[in-house]
Amino acid sequence: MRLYNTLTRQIDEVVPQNAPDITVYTCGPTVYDYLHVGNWFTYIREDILIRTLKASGLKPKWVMNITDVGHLVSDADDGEDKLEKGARREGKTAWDVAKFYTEYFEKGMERLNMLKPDFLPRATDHIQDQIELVQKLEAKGFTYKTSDGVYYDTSKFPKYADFARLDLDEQEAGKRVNFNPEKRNKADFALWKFSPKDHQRDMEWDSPWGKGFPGWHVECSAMSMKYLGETLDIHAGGIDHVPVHHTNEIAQSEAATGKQFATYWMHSNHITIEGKKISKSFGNGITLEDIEAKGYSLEVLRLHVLESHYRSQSKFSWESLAAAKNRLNVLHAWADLRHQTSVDVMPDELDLLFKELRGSVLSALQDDLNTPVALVSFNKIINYMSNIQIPGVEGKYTDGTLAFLDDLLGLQLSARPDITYQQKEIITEREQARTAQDWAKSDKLREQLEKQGIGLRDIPNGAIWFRL
RNA sequence: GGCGCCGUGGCGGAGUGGUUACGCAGAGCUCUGCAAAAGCUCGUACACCGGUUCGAACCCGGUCGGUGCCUCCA
Repeated sequence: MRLYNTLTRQIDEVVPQNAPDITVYTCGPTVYDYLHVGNWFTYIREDILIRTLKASGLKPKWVMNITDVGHLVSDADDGEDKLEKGARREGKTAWDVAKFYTEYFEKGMERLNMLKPDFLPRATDHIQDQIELVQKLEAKGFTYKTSDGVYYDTSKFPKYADFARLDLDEQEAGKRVNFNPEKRNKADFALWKFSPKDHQRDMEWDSPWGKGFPGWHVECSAMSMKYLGETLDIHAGGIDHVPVHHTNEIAQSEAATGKQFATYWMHSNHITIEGKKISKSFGNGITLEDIEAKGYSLEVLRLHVLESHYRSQSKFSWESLAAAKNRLNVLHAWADLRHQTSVDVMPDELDLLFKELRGSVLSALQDDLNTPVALVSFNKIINYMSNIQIPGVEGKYTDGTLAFLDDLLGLQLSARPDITYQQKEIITEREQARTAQDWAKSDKLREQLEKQGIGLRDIPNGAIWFRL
């Protein structure tokens, strides 16, 4: 398995510390609002990562966090985080907001047929772990206190800019506003924030430094190390996390432990919609519900995600979703062939092609998760099977392959049901009518099936059905 | 202002020094009683200008265009 590693800026062979075990931490959602397609692109790609690791004989231990506190709305240090703000917007408490969108997220994962992480820890369930991490940093002299919180002093961590290759001096010269004057360095970030004096937060906890809540970055370090140890094998997330969030995670984790935080860093690029990034101000935060409302299944979305490489800035549009829908239909029709019972089979040749398909899909994925190339592998066998005007493959030749592909791509090709006995009877009856050249009856039966969503394609020795 | 990325046929999208993936859409043809989401064929793409090379979409330089980050962001 090879993976592009943001740390080394090259494609590296993945070598876990304790193979076949491999630890994976992926940054999860901040649960303050509905997730948009862009979020799901990243999560689906991470799902493919886990699936590929498994198919490669590894045993991933996967943690995805739920950020339900401490993600500040801005760096203006006004003491408000997204959860608290979401609560005000919806007239609920931050706890209610977190609960609602956490459930929304988990349901979405299921609906997209994503694998379940081994742990899905909430930041609010790990306040003590975060406090302890901050204490460790404090003891080592990496922190300082201001009027609104405890901060990490990035100047104490010389490698701070290395990961993202930041030019801190140049960045400082930028047109940045709202620089907290109490911060010693521009890049310093809050580890613990004090509750505001003028109003009570929904979420706050006591700490050695005073009542407040943890800074956003500290949760990922605390929870990943708690569940997976001080050095992770793979840490993944959105590409936007490189310069700030992951940079800070490395700074605080490595300062605390003195060990390398993660061996491999995988980052999913962002998508654009009509050439623009997804942003509240553009109003293009399309949700799963929007997609379904336009008549596309979430399986179509998954296929569409697979159609581009995770490191390229992919484009999302309704047009490409429509194309993905057609492509999925072709895959479905092919998968449905395993239920067809007719004629001449060519098992040896087919077995070989299925084997080839399994091999090329897996190796494409193992080559830095090249999903578009993996999908290309299907064409040869689909074309071949259409071409020889097949055949009763009847499960036995494809079952193993379809399940294998499903494990890798999550497309559920093996789960597609057969048509009913009655529908099969109609097909048989129509065949008899055709043999008798009773076209009127034959066409009537075909229409009957069409009304049930079943189309027919005649071949020399019978008919192949497909779902319309 | 600083740091990046990207420009591939109607749309999407791999690839990356020499054999011009692939999907969707479109056109023509074939098979068919009629059909078909079946088969075959077709459009001969890689922003532009230079350079390196026997050979460049692929390497180098420049130009133009787009876009991302530096503020929260998957």
